[in-house]
Amino acid sequence: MIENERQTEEKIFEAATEVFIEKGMDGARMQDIADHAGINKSLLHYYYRTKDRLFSAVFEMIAGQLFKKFSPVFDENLSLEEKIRFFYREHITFLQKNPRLASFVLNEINRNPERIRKFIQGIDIEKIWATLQAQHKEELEKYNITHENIPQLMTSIAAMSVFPFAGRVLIASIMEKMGYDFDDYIEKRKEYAAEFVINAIRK
Amino acid sequence: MIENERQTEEKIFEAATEVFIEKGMDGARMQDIADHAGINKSLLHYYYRTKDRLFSAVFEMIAGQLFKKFSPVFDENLSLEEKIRFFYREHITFLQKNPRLASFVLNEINRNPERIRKFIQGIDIEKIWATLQAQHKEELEKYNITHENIPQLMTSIAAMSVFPFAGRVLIASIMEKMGYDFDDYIEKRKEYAAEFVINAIRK
DNA sequence: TTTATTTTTGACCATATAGTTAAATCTATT
DNA sequence: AATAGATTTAACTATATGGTCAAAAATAAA
Repeated sequence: MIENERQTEEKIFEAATEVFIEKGMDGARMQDIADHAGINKSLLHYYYRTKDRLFSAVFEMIAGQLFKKFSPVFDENLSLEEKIRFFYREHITFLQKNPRLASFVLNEINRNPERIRKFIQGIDIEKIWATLQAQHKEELEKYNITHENIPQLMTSIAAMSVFPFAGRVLIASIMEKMGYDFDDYIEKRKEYAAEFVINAIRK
Repeated sequence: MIENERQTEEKIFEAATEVFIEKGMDGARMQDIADHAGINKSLLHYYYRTKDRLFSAVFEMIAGQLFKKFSPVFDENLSLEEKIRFFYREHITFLQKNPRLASFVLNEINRNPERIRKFIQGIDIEKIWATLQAQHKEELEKYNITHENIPQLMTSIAAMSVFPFAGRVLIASIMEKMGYDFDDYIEKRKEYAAEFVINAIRK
């Protein structure tokens, strides 16, 4: 029975994840989630009480997953350039496997800013920056990465891998029309993005 | 009367634009739009028949506006580097004035891919590329911009200005916590992005 | 086997929402 | 002023949707 309960709850969670990512919180329907899970709609409420709680559970899992993908960058023992290459290889491969995640997260962050503010409050960002500084003191100087321009650099790095997925439908449409293959473009991007950024900060 | 009609229709359109950008198609309510316009809900249907048509009108206006902002880049008589600087100055200033546009458009493209596919079909992209090639033959060679890597470069350029707005709430949250000012970051980005890209492609 | 507990279901409710309709009001034309 | 046509409104409809509830079914405990 406890076996069964876990199964049902998991089935619901997986179905909800799928539907929420596809349609977003506003566009998703509880009935649709129930159908995907192959169960009665009442069961959703039995296990998760409300749509909002179900959504929160899904969103938190995804946000955590994304965050986990970022973190190894900060503790791997690599040079800055190697870290950048490592990051794009890992990150783009992950998004490749979950191509809808980026726009889903960006959109839901926008729909409910409070949630993400709280999430951010729970992270010790200063510590991350301190770690980076300690690990890469000379390199930061070499590349002229300062406390002042670090947001510019960080957002540029993220932009290079997130944007192709956030704008995926648009980009893929344009590419299709011009005879490019989106998957091929993404595959090549793992390296291109790294070299692009490294070149940009090298002087 | 025709004066009045235009006024009402415009009031509706403006209210709809505001609400749709804020809430998205799924999240927007006809009643909410009517309230914003200060009119009866029936009038929305009188002028635009359905929510879908009203949304389409708004979306097409916005897409057109965005596209118009991009196009001057292609006919200004400037060097490639100057064009990049020009583009970011114009584009980021525009997004600065309409900070929600980016995520709105990205999200709606994702919700209804068909619409954007049709829109793309109507654009002669090959011609744009041909124009670029003709105008910047030597520069393209100098920077090693080829037919093969042009999607990588174009998406990188777009990413640098669009991503900060697409991820605005997240980025602003992080920055707030670290003592940075988002508006200041955006202001500086106009130059930073340009130099970043120019550096990246210079070898 | 009987009883208690948990899980699952179908029927139901309240409400929100896009859209309709017919009447009222306003405007222009004669 | 009278008529015709356009605009605006209030009341209404149909339906979708999140959520509830009590009973049935399944499972565990006695």
